[in-house]
Amino acid sequence: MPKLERGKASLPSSSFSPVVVQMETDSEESPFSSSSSSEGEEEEVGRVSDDEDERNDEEAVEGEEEDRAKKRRKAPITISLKKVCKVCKGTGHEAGFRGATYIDCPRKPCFLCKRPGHTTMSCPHRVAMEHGVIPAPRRNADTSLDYIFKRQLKAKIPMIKPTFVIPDHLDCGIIRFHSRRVTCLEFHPTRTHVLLSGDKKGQLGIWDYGKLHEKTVYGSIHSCIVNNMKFNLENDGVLYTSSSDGTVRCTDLETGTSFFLLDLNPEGWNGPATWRMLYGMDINVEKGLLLVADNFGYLYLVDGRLKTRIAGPILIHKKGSKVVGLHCNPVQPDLFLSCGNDHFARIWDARRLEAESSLASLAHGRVVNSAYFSPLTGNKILTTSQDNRIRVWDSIFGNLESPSREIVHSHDFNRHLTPFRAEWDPKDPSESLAVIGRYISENYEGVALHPIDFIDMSTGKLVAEVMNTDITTISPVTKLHPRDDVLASGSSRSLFIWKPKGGKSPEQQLLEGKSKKIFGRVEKKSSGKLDGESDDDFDFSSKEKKLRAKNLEGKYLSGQKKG
DNA sequence: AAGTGATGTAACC
DNA sequence: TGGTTACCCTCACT
Repeated sequence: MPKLERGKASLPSSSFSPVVVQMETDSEESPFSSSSSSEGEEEEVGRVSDDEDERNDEEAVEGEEEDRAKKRRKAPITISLKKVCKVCKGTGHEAGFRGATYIDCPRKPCFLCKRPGHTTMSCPHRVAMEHGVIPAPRRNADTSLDYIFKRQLKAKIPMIKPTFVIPDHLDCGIIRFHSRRVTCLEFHPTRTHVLLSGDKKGQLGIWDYGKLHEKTVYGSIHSCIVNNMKFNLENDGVLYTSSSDGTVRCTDLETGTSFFLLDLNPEGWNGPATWRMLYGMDINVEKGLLLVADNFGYLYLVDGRLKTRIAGPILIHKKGSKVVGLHCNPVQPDLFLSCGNDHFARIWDARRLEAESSLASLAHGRVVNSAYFSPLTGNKILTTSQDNRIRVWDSIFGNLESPSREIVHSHDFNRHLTPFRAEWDPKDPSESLAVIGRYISENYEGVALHPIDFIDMSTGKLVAEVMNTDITTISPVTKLHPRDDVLASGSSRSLFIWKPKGGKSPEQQLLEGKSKKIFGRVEKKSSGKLDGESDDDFDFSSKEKKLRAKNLEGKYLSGQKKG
């Protein structure tokens, strides 16, 4: 991808005085500074040390925060030796990890539910085995259309909800398979053990996890982020991919050769104002039509057989805003969902497409990462938004003004991670189970882990949190197998396959993708003495090393018998 | 083993 | 309105 032009960071020269280093003597120490700390003094650069300021800190309310921020900009820069909260710059507390537990800044709204007055630790929506659910203010009023729809489908929907089978056991994986972070995953529609993966660099991975060692990376499919993958319906040896390089490519999986179906940047790089990126993509099954949408709010239709663009650009979201997702209804493919950075998800009819012609607009608190129709009936909608809420609309024929349920769930980090997307379990006949990775970590026996959550969207309950002490990174990309009880997850540059406990897989094996290192840091053996062993929460590194050493024993060479 | 940088969005002015 | 800047749990590199 061409490098984005970045303005040089220029300091307003007149408003900054020379740096002053101010040492603080013991006698001058503020009574509000952290006195409980057993560790020595730490330096903090850039903090204005001003006695008046310090004293106010303890009672500071959020309004004053802004004033102080303004003051700070104009006041001389000094270096203070006091401990300072990295979030609010106040003293008397510190946000950050204490061992494997993250302590929030108490002056900021809750990091999970975004409401003020408490922190993540005491949030009523804190992820436990039961999720917080915000009920809809009113039930969806049934329309007559809804009634008919329900009657037609009711016979197909089992009355008794099945017990969910959760693939919660790490089966195998490839460490550092990709050279950049994984951005999307897709199971091959007919070759059961084949997993396709796209990455930030534009590469395409193919892995047969049944044969474990059979894996390929095609390096030159796209020039940057692969955002979406879809199989050609007539020939599943062919894959369509959409990318931030502004192209849709059609790739032969056997040979790795590919060609453009659509190129929105034929002129090349002329700056970010004109460079088009393709995020959302789906296929209209009935018509063999490819739907893609760009970062300026426009939709394009491409005929997969004729290999030509047949429509677009059509403005479907706020002009200039990114469309991040598209999904065709599984029952009525002419209906499709779009979602984007303008905080909306929209329902459209492909037969009557023009700007402003959406059938419904679903409002969200922030950017909508994804919007999906339910996999069997296509009657429900599941969305993931950056406001840390997963929403469900129980019927597209009902009242769409507000969701049927909102579930508070931590997934709002987006600067350096692939956006999280809650996805339906395609095998769940009751259309209620969904998977999504979790951003916020949980202290799991002294190690900070980021589980993959299975949520029953009909009740809002957390059905399972899937994790493994070998995987300490976040798993923003998850995919459930269309037929098997298998979960694939993409975490950083690695891929993992999960199966239910007691599944057929005899061993857990983690292959190396490229580097000879396996979990790099683990190679460094914890050297001898572990100090502070009894101090559970405060000795992250040694505890982690111990755990990992235990976990890694013999695993990579010989495989590990499952317990 | 602290520092660094690649990055997207929203809140500023 | 556009351009600049701040940003809370990253991750993998030095």
